[in-house]
Amino acid sequence: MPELPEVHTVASALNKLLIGKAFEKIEIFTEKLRLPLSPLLDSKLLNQPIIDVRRRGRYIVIELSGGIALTVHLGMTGVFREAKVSDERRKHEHVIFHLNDGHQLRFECPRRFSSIVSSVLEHPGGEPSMLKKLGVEPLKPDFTASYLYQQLQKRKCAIKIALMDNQIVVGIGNIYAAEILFKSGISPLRPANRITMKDCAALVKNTCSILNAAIKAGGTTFSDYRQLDGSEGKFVRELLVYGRKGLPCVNCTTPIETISHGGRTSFYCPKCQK
DNA sequence: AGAGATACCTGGGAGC
DNA sequence: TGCTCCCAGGTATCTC
Repeated sequence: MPELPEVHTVASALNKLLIGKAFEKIEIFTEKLRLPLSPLLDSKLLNQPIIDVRRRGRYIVIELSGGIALTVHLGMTGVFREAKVSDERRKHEHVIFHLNDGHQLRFECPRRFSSIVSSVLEHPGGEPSMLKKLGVEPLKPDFTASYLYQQLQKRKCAIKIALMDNQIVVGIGNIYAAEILFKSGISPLRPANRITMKDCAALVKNTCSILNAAIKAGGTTFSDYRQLDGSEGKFVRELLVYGRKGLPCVNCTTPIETISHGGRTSFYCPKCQK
């Protein structure tokens, strides 16, 4: 389940792997993931040097010279892997990018919640149009307590839903939302507009510390997520509340509970989080 | 307009 | 053992 730290890890690896190379051929084996893959067959994508790979929210932008970019969302189970020509194609491999150095980059995604689209950039370093309505980056200076407070004042939904809303702040999914709220002592169910400025300061601080720690650990592998070399993220060992239903709270030993809202499970300590 | 529900998809675990 | 059922997740899109 790639959230920001996982996408960050993958984007960094792709950056090292791809810059200066080009796609010689792109093969698709699946008509569509979340969106059709056929635009990848556009010959404009071929033989253009890759000049940048960057992350925006949970999206990875692969920019080619000539003003075209591929925008990738890993969904839940999207995995990139370096491969050799001789490697047998695996069941859920949907795309093979043939690089001009003779190697391959393959994209695999069992649940097909991912997407890869191509778009024309307005200028080099520009943002694909589908990313323009995204909110602020949680690890950048514009994610401040006052920004968050101002956004939350407008919302009546549960704070957890608001934290996961990528029009407010990008990259926080179910796992890290649970961890951030636990560390901040805030119930996932508290209405967003009843979060105080002091709470916002704690949320911003804990969001940064948790995401940075997770990036350092190479992300959280719960089931499918892998780094480019196939290794697992190690942050799962550091999770304090997610996935710990019935186990004692690390602060007060009260059993961790779950509730379901918005079709998603929230893990929380009923005593520490109000 | 804003908020909530639903579709998308498949592997894996639980329960019978 | 083998079957069925349900859950996990982010986002686009639909409905009220």
